[in-house]
Amino acid sequence: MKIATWNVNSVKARLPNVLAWLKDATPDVVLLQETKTLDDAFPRVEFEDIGYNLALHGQKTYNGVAILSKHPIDDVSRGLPGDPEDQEARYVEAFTGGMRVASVYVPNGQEIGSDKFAYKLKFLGRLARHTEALLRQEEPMVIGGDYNVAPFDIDVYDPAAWEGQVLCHPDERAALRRLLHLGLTDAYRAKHPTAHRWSWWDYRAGAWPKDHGLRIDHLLLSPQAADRLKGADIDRAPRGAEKASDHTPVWCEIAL
DNA sequence: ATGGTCGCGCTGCGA
Repeated sequence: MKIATWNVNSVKARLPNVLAWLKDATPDVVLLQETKTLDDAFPRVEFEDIGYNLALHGQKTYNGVAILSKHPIDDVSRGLPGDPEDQEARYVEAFTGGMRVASVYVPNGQEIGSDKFAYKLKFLGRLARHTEALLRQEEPMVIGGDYNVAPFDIDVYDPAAWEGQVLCHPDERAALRRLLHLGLTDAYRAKHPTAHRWSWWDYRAGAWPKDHGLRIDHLLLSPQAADRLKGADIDRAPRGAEKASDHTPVWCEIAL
């Protein structure tokens, strides 16, 4: 099972890029974030034509997450438990191909001390509580997505410049670690313990040509998935394409 | 350099 996560920054604007990558990389399951479209307007047929089933949780203009799978998709649930007031489409979960999978788009947080940063920390706390419940099922599981947190300085091109900034702040790193400490494995880091590789490069200031990136997109595995982890990598090629997303796909291979 | 560039959708917001 090859499982990928990709923040596409609008599935409609990115459709040719995403279809080209799927044909090339042939993942079994793809977790998308920032689809930025209502489910009715999602380009379903284009994905179904190349063999993917879909589970969508969309929203107009902002956010939006999706699961694509070459296997039948069952048991879909939309929205992260823990806050009935939360209307943002940032979490979808399902069972497919013998695994539990979830696509998550953690809030960016915008600015330290802002309401949005508080929402980010609360969201990560809710994700940890929900993950705790999921882990009790003792299934192979992948919770993948744009976590908007670079876990350690090794995940940042210039740690000194980013110290204390959003995506690197100690409070959000601690919140991400509380999630990891439940027993999840960061698939890319497990396979590349010392690599300095990024999954996101800002559109601004020539970050991509200068390789000024951060690793903020992660595939987090339950023990039952981690025990079967065969490989993981970041595919940088899509970031260099015409009309690229500011994120690039991260994938892992699990031998079920 | 206190900016830069995208996407959405029509004005500025979110990232």
